[in-house]
Amino acid sequence: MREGDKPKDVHLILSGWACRYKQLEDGRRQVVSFFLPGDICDLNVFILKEMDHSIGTITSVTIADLTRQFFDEIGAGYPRIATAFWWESLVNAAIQREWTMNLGQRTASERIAHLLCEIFFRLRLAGLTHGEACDFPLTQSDLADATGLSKVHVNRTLQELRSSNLIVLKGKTLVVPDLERLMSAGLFNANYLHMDREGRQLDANE
Amino acid sequence: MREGDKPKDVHLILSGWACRYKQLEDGRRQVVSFFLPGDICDLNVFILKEMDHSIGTITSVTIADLTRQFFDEIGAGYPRIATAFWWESLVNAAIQREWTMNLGQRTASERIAHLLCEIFFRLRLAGLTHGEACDFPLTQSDLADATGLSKVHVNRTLQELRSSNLIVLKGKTLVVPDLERLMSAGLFNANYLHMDREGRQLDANE
DNA sequence: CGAGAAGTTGAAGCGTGTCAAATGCAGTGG
DNA sequence: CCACTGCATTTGACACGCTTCAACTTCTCG
Repeated sequence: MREGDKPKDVHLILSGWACRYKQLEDGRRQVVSFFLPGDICDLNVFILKEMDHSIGTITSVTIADLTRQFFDEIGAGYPRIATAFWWESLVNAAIQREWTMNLGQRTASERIAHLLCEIFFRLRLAGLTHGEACDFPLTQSDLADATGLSKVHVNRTLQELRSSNLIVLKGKTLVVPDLERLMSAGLFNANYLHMDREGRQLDANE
Repeated sequence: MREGDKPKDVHLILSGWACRYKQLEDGRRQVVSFFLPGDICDLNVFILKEMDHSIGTITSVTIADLTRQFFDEIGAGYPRIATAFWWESLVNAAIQREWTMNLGQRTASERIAHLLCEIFFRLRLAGLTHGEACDFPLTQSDLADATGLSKVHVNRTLQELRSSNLIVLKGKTLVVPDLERLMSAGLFNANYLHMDREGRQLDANE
């Protein structure tokens, strides 16, 4: 999906990773968010006229298409689910603010540590971690585009994190031996993910 | 209003400027958005449990408090206004994405030029510009906190923009003699502000 | 087994940050 | 009306984090 498109449906990611990104004419590219399994791609589709960013995949992805009609039905008949959609869009905005903070104020190693924490927390919330480990399909280039660093520097920073035993990262798997330490290395505070919401897991029949 | 608060009302800014910001323990501070007259402060208040950021004023500000009850009535009786609130929160998210891009990919002068363009466009949309001029109460420190630059460097960058005749900025007034040129200096594309919305100005009785 | 993608390494340069001091400017009280 | 005060802006010199470029190595997968 590309900037300027006028898509018809909203996409729900069933499996795989994707990302939102924006590009300047000269090719500079910024990943502005990651979509993990269970995330919804673009709730804004029905209100904003056209996409102000592009969406791309990190891995292969399976999606469900949600139509406008589906949303109208939800809005009419299932207020708690409608609220959950509101919630998801507000949390996305909060994450985006935190990324702004990340790029504006944190050093390279803090930035990367922070991003890894965020991803780990989100995956854990979705039940997709296995103890201290999780899948991690991002390349160093992807990390570079997301953190606003060059890929060479991402490489060096990752080595730093590895040699401090903050992470074990190889072969598309991330292990976080001591989440507390990684969090403090990234000045990470999970507030902004708003995981405390009552009724976070909503059933349609609640 | 501070991070961690649980505010009761939503605030509408009638006059004056304010900002959202986040802070790290060691004092580093990032402004993540500006509120201009007509902007709504925190639509998320009713859904998210607590603030993940703080709100501060730039100038003195007059606000209107909007209660939860007010929003419930809007939601029930005025669907076009309800949609307008949706729209405003989605545009805010789009702006936040653009800021991510700004901090991640643009150079110092591009960043500042871009931010000035954004503010100028938003003020113009609100009818608050006078030809090529507008009020501009931000200090160089504010600009530094918003762009992730040091204030010394902001100062030097502003001088650069001034000496290229891209801006005239003094005494809390900004003049943009050639908006097109400033836009291209900031690689600014107004897409993300979604100003094209049909029915952008909504009347309650429509 | 080969080819392209991803990761790693080194050296050099530059954009920004930091520190510290000077200047300008607006509001306040005598 | 002027001296005083405190904040905002400006300037210079120097340091450093990160980028760039270019080559090399290691993985991955057909």
